Amino acid sequence: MKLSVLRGMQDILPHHVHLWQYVEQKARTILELYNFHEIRTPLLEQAELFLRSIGEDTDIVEKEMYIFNDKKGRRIALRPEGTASVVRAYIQNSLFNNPSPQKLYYIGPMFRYERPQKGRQRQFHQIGVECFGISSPSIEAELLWIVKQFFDTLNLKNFSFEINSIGCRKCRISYKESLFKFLRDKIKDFCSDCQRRFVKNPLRVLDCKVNSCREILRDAPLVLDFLCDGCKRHFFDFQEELKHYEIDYIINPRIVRGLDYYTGTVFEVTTSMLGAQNAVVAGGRYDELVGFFGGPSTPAVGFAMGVERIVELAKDSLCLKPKSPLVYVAYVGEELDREVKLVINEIRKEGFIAERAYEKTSLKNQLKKAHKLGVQWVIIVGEEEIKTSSYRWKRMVDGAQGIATLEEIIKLLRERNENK
RNA sequence: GCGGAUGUAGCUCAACGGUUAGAGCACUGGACUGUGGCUCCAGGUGCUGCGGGUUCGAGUCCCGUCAUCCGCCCCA
Repeated sequence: MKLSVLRGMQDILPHHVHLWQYVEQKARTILELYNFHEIRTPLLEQAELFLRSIGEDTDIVEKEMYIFNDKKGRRIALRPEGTASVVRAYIQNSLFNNPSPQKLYYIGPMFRYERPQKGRQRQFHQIGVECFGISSPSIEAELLWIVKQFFDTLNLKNFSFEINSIGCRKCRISYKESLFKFLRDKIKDFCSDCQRRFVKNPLRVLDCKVNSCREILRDAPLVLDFLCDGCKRHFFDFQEELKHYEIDYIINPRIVRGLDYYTGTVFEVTTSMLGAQNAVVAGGRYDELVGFFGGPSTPAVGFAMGVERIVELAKDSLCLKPKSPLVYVAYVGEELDREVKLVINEIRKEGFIAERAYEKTSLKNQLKKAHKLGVQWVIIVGEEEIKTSSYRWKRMVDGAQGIATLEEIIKLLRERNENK
């Protein structure tokens, strides 16, 4: 039987993983600069957590969740997104007793049972942030600013910020009424998905991408026109903040998000460089979710970005190479293994990446190996040199070599490495 | 879940239904036993994704299946 990776999952191999580390490192650096703290929650949760937060009639819950029963018959789900888990952890651990606001971030795999495609895997990775306790729109603006900063450090281009407000519960009551009236006599002309959505969650009809449906929806009422004074004000202030940050944005009234917990501000960052899977970042405000799960009423906002998609974008503009060892320790002659260990330990103690020959082979082969590894320096341990307690060094770039004590060689490495 | 395309060496790709299936790169060893890149030689380079069927004969044609890619859908 041939074993292979599961559909929609992939190995991230060493020659590729350095890009991931780079992206993750940059994300951590910038998020921590803005006083976000990492939180790590389990990959498995009670299925109910997602059913109730994301919404039972969303696509994620209806057909994309990995759900199974464990040995005790509990309903378990692999997390399809991060927000629900973080909210659960926030409430369960009473993080609301810590100084407000709580600004959290996470990096990790998510699971959705979808048809795989480029930029869409069943196990995919998100870098996400969640802020609890800030109702001012300055936090939404700061989040988008962080995204922009992050993309700039990765040298990513060709993305656009799209924003919308879907209002609070209050606004949505009047909006839903109006939308319902609008759709009621036209719904027979919509696709079957829309007809189903119309019954269960009319807001979702707006998200349809079928051309004929979109055509009809062109005249549909916009949630933006039904915002209450508070939401209107909030959305206005949010845009003022974006202008202060000099972030170019467009208002896309069609963004309603695929998860039910959102209220007020929602946004997406899309790129034209990835084909159909064009969303790179998405998020919004969810002021009612903490209260909904029994925590104290707490304003909250967050976003998640798709790491696969960012890595895909970044790999063209970054062209990073994996690290090569700086030094290779070769040896000739018998019984010198102890000596090699001694030399290479000292070099590694200095923080230089070093590789060595593990098995006896010709010096020629060892140098070939060193060359392939891309090392800059080779140290040769041999009987001749040991007699004078010194070693031969060789600089690969120009072939220069000499004999020196280990202390002198390390000094040489230090100088050369600092010059770069 | 639906539609389309594609599966041959580690990678990029060839081979009319007809011998024992090929090239380049990469990989391993040797020529060179204390000196890399160049060259030459020798080699694993393989259940032609998997399973059936048609045929005297299938990498090639047909069916199924699995996987990848593209579109729909969904999203990150």
